[in-house]
Amino acid sequence: MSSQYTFTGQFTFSIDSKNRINIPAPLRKQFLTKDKKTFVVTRGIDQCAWIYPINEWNFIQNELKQLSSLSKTNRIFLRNHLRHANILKFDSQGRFVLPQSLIDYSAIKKDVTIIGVLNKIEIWNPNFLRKIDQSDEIDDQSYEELSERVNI
Amino acid sequence: MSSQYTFTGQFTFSIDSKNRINIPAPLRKQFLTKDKKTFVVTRGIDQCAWIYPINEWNFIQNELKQLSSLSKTNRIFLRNHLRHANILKFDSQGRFVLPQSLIDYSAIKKDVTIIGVLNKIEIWNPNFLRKIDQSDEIDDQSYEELSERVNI
DNA sequence: TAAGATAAGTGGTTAATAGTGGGTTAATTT
DNA sequence: AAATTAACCCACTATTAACCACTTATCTTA
Repeated sequence: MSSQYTFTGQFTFSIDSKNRINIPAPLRKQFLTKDKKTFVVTRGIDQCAWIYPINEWNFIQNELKQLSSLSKTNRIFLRNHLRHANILKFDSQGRFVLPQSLIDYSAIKKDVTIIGVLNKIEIWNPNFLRKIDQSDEIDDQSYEELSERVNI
Repeated sequence: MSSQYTFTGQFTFSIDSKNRINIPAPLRKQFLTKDKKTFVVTRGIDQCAWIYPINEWNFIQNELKQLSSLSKTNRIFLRNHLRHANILKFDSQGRFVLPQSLIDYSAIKKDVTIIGVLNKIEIWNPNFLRKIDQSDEIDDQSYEELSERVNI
């Protein structure tokens, strides 16, 4: 079954002196009914933090359980994916504190850019996202391959 | 299944001091019954904004959900496609506020040209559309290729 | 074709919500 | 027990969304 979440959009917020980040209202609304404000923050594969609603995370965990630890790739992947995962809740204002390890990993200073990517939310240092924006152009070959799988 | 929408025509309206744009009545009528005034504005591939009725967007979203974020190409593609997408509603007058990021992207000042393109609506800076009109002529070769796929 | 009625486009005001900052108390940790 | 962290509360400001009003255009019908 595919995800019930449809996070989209881009927002630039600030992180406060207590390392709290406010989740933009349009994204936050999808949590209130479905997940009782519980979610998981973890390392993104790129230099950012990923947020999954708890339902979504449970689904991902089931996927990960399929991976045998006999494979070295699997072991490394599982370790890095799981050991940085924090289960958190929003406070009454809709904020949460981003763990220091993820602040460091994402090189976040004062401002953060928050983007919705369907089943997850990404937290970026705005400068890094801008850089990726420019450098990580998708080449024609990749677009061709993509076009065989997605028809939009 | 092909789209149920048949947006056509061209209209020139103005954007007001609060960044609101009125959707021309002929186009708007197709929303009221089918989508409860909900739609998605996002970046067009050319220098304009695209509007999809929510039904259309949901179809696109389902395609995007098939892409795994373990692939780098997928991650970049998903991010850039989704972060500029805003889910919006018309106000009681049939207007919506165009997000600043899209105003910038489309270089919209005071007037906008709104055109219907079957399953989507495009919002243009009138000057840019005029320019494209002249420069982006389709050459004969491309017409030949098109003719093999579309019979009109 | 003229007049009235209806719909469409535009503008502004008010009320509600969202984002941000900080303080106080309770809970953990060392 | 002290120190740090987390939960909770309150408050200010800016932005956004809901509402109301007016003008222009279009349609209808006498």
